[in-house]
Amino acid sequence: MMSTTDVAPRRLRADAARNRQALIDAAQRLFTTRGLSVTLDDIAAEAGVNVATAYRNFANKRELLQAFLQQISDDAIRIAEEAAAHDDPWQGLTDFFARTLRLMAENRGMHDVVTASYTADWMQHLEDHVNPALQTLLTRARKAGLVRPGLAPADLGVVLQMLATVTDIETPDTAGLVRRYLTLVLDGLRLADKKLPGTPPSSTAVHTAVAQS
Amino acid sequence: MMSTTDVAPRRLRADAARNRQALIDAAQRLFTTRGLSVTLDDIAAEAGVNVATAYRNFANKRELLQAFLQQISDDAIRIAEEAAAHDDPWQGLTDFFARTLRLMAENRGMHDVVTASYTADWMQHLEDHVNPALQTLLTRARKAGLVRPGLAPADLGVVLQMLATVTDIETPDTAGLVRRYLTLVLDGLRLADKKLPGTPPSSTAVHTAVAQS
Amino acid sequence: MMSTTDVAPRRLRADAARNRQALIDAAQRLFTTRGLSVTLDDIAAEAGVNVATAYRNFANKRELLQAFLQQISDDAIRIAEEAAAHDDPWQGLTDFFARTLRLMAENRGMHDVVTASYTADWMQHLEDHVNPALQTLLTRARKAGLVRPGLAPADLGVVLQMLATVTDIETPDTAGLVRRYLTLVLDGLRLADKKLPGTPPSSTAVHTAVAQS
Amino acid sequence: MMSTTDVAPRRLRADAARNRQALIDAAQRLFTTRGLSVTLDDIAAEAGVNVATAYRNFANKRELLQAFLQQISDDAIRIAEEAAAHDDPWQGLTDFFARTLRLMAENRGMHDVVTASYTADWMQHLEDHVNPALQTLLTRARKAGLVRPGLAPADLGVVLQMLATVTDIETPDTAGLVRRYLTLVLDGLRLADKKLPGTPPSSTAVHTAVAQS
DNA sequence: TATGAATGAGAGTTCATTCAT
DNA sequence: AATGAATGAACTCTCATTCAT
Repeated sequence: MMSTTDVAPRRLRADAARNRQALIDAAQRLFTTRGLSVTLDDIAAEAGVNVATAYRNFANKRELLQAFLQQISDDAIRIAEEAAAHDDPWQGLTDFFARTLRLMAENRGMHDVVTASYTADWMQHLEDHVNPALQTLLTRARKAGLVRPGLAPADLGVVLQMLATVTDIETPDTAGLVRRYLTLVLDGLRLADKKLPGTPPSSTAVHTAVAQS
Repeated sequence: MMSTTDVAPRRLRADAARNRQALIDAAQRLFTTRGLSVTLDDIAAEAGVNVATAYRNFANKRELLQAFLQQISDDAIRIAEEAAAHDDPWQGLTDFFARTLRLMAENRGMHDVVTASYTADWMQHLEDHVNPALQTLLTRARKAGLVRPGLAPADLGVVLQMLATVTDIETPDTAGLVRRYLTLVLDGLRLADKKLPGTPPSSTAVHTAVAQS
Repeated sequence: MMSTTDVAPRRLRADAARNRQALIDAAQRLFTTRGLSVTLDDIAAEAGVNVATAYRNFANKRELLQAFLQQISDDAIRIAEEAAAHDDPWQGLTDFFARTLRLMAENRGMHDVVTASYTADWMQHLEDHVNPALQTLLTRARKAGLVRPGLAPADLGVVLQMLATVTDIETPDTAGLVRRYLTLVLDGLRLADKKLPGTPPSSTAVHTAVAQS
Repeated sequence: MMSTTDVAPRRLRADAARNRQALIDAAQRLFTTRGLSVTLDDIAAEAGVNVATAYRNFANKRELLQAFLQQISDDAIRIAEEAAAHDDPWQGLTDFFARTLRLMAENRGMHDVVTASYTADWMQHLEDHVNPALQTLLTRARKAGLVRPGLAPADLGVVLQMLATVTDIETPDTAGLVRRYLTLVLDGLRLADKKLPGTPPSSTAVHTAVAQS
């Protein structure tokens, strides 16, 4: 499975891959703790390499951000698929919320990263992969009479976004706070005989409010 | 008792006030559509004046932002107080949410503006004025058996923040979308006999992730 | 002695003259305490008028500085002439130094004001008026065998400049310090039989080191 | 034990060092001919590099100024120490003055640079290193009956400062002019039996009159 | 005439990105 | 491939000077 072009530079590639990952990790740490305005110099320093090395791996700051978002996608998609496969659909639903929110809480401040204008594509990608799993989940829960009628995957996305704001609130017990409002919303979701007014959005993509750089 | 010399300077002030207001309006437009990173040059241009004129009116970018936030405060406080004075407390509550959310929707993308570290004071000021009204409202609603036990003003703040994210979603019918999720949450709030787990946060101040400048 | 054109606006002119003088006084205070970089806004404020009023009286900052220097000239010239008229030439000489240095000490920091490039003209003007008096003084002192041979007015200017630096030294007793070094230099000057090497400069104009604005 | 990998970076450093030195030299030229208000843009241009390169080497304008002052310190300290070690103390004294004044003359206009408020530290450093040498010198000269009683190192500093003003005077023969007034002052200093009135200053730090930026 | 307001032209500083080694 | 160094284009803020009232 290894072509000849892979053989010679293998060592170097390993180094390069290590650098690449170090940069993504550093970006994760800094983007999410200090926002989009961190300098590439700082990210490179945090990763222990030179800025120019960052540019060898990523065409620009934006690409680095996207590589970092890619990782989040992978995790989020896995969570949705495991939730859809859960025996108990209600348990699947609560698991989905709980695990996704934990993922978001670990990336404190990600909210404004996600809000960056050029993450629209990423959001689309994420929805494309997560929504099928959520649709499965909702269909099963609805059949079991566990949720309100008319709910779509996009509704879950909205709810998730709403709850994500809770992880940004300064408190000694983020988990407890998330549980409080997750309960509130889940209680609203499980009124099996009351349809919600209106329709879900076609996508949860948000207006772009944070500037590029 | 009003001489012409009193009138004359008022004309000048009118011009200056017009510029000042133009700057605040421009700031509102740009801060909320393009985020905190807009340059003062851009804001001044949008207002049709020179940057230095902006600096004549506001010591720095931050002061301009705060002047803009001040206007929002005034509106928000009035809404809370009128809601508290409503005959029907449940109607007062729904009015409060609906009107505040409309205010937020008009200031699209304000979420990340509010998240800026130096708006902490502003948040405090806002809570100090709004919370008493909300406390009145909640007490009355609770006495009428209309809401879950144990709710505090801060809970309403959190709920509001959660719903505010909905106004950021790209959709042809923001109002309809807001109604959809407001219904969901209100349905969760009115389960008069189910206490929510945990406690409300001491303040809805959020972690600062967006950069200063 | 008052023409008709003087009659009508007399009151206004009095006001204007007052403003003009207030500006010069303010300039004196601020130029000499805070250096050339004070803003015209600050000078106007110190004078209790608006900047635009300053511009009605002086074409630009530079002209204001020159008006202020003019006042100094007047004082300095008077001191030199009185010294030249003194009965005892040595006493005249020491008086000249002592009084001029006091004038300089009162204008603390004037050194860099004087150093401004565009004060060359002013220096020339000053020398033109002071040097004749100093020449008289030196001739008389030399005849009385009180000073070294070959001294010129320009030498006294240099000595004055040298001693002026002493007034810039931070000390609780500026006067005492000035006396110390004035003694040192006067002792050097009165060695009646030792000629100094070289010749005096043609003018004590200094190289321009401080920038315009 | 020096591999080629050791050599390579030294070449780079050589370039950087060249730029750094070019910046210091440019700063020397411009600070001393045009004063503290020269822009970093101008200094960078004079050095043939971009402003940002200046900022790579010096955190800000002030640091560049200080780097330039550092060089002067080094020279001045060496001069004082060599003077103190001179066999003939009087010769040592005159050498000290002559050489230091030449150093100052090479840095034409440095006077107002030294006057900047933030060079206080530098002055302190300089005095700390130079004064011991001067004390030695004075003690030896006094024992040999060559100078007035009661002289302290600070007196020599003051005298130096006084004479430094001479180097600012526009003349075809700066050296001759310096010699003229140095003679005058030295003649004053060597009156072995006349004590000077007053006491030397505790430090020759000057009042700050020149603006910061 | 005197004023409040406005402005253009910088100055200091930062940063994403590129170059040379 | 990785680095140290360099740069151009901004950005915030200031100030001498002019305009409109």
